[in-house]
Amino acid sequence: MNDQNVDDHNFLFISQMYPSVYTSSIPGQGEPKPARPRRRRKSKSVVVAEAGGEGSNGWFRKRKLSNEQVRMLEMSFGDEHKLESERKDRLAKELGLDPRQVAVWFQNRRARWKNKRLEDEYTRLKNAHENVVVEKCRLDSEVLHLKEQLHDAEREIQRLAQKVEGAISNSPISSSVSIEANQTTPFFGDYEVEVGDDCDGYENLFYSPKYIDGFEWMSPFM
DNA sequence: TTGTGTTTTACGACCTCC
DNA sequence: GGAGGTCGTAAAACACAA
Repeated sequence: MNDQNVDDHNFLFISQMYPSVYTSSIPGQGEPKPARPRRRRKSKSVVVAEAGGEGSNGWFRKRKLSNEQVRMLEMSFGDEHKLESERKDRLAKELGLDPRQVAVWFQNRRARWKNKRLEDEYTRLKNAHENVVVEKCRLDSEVLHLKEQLHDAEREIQRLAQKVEGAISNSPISSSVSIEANQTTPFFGDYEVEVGDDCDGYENLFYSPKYIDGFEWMSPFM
């Protein structure tokens, strides 16, 4: 029996044993062809059993590598992720494995390593994103606060402008003196100005008049 | 005990490189 | 064209809750 016949025989055997396994891989008529059609692999159980493999009544059970074998493979993987054939053969001989098993183990180990790396990278990016979101919230709230301050300052400027305008119209000659002499309330009136501990509240509250269009006339009072 | 989810071993298909 | 890589997945082995 040549290899192809062996494959066909195994395929037939598995199909009979596990009919449901193969139904999905055989495209029905008129069904869209899968993007990447796969030939069903033959079962290792059958292959090894037919080749006189281990297991009760000739049935092969997938063998897990021993802890020592895994430890040695891990050590080798730590040295170098790629596996050149000389090293593969040497490892296989040392561990009593098939070179193919060593190659497969390295393939799977590289896949796990890559997944782990992707996971770590994802976690790192996620954390960085969360930090940026928090910082954005903080800045948004700061902008809101500053806008409120600006709005208050503008209202105060407007109020003062009206007050000064009224004073000028009532007593244009003794304006500055009368304002100071007759003032029963502070210059800022009953307006509550929040002054911080560093006492720079007024600086924060007022713009310098020379920078305010149309308010040049306020200069004598400042 | 059993159902279910995860890990490990193994393989087929496809790709790249020499 | 062959060797060896990745990718996707099957299936055995294992862990564990219900």
